[in-house]
Amino acid sequence: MTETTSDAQRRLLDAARNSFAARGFHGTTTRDIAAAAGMSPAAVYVHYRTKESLLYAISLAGHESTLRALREAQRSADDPAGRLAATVRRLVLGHVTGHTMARVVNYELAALSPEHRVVIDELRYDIQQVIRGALADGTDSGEFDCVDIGMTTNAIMGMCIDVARWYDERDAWLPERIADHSARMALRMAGHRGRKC
Amino acid sequence: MTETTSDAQRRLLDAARNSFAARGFHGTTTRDIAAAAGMSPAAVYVHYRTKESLLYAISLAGHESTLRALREAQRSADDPAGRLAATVRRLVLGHVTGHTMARVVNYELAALSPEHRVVIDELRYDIQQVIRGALADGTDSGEFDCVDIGMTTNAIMGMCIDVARWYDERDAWLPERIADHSARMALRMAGHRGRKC
DNA sequence: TGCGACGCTAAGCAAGCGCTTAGTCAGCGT
DNA sequence: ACGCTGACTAAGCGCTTGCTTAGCGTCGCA
Repeated sequence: MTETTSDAQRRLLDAARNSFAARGFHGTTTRDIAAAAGMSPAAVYVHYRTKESLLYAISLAGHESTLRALREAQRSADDPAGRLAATVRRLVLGHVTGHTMARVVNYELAALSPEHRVVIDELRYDIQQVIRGALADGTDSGEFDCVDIGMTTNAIMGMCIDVARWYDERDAWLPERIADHSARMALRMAGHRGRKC
Repeated sequence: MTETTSDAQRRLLDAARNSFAARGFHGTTTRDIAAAAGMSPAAVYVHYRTKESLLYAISLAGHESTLRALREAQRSADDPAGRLAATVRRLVLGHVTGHTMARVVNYELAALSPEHRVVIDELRYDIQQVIRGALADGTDSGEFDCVDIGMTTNAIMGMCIDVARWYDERDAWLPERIADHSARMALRMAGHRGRKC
């Protein structure tokens, strides 16, 4: 069912992800990727048909892993505030610890083929729905004083996604602290009437 | 003092900005830029030494205009809450109405030469200081209940900058509404004790 | 009328690009 | 001993890249 990923494939995916994150899809050559994976340029094509299919494999894995993590976080609490906080925490933690992945996932969408783009866009929609759902539930129950659910969803997701852009490994800030702070910010944005923010 | 920008130069800057925003610096060819500006490929080099110098000209103008706008917004109110709101409003409004410029400004930094990057990084530091300043003042005066000034600065700026990524001209949302909503979110994030958020 | 400056183009150069081809070689079932 | 398979490489193909060169026409000014 799920296709296995060989050692060589994993090395190529890692190399491509790092290169794409640092220089962008168009700024990366297949020779760069091959060299970083310790292969000759031609070896790339034994495992992946094109450079774009490497990008797609990375983008797909990144989006699926994010969606899985957010749905798991969503189930970890039963009140909307707890769910929003847990979801934002997980999203930010993932974007910090996997910031190279997150950069490819969020900033290289335009380099995908139209057919691949469709698949990824559906996953992105599902991811957004997790945040929106928590926000809508809390607003319905009166737990949140939300100004506008659609716009607040974008504002919260923007704050989370942008972490991948500004985060620098050399920073003193621990990923957990950034994630916790982001969760508190999200609760404030949602207008949570409680003590924990 | 300030170098004048001829008609041809302006056409090149517009064409390059749109191309860089849509396909990225490395995904754009000098022939793309020339064609969009209605010139032959060689004409680009009459006005700009290299493709990178075009990027630098765009990036410099964008950052200087943002810094100018934020400092102006900062002077438009004298209480920290009013200043924070006005500054965020201006920043988001600029990122929405000029989202192609904003994409180049925020996502093509890695394509700048090291010397140009230094100049731009200083401007980015100054821009961040405007937000941080409003946040720090409001916290000192007790008007804000800010969890962590540094992290909240990043969270607010992240929300603002990311607008340029997700905003789509075909959206029904008016730029002013997005800007107003963002300003309210920023006040909430800052822990403003007042009615206007 | 002459002339240099300027904005521009047609043609093209060297380098680099994504990807292919032809072939090598170790491992393995028979 | 045999041929087959699959991972890999050296070489290179056709094309595109950023940028240059040589030259053309138009303008302001002497």
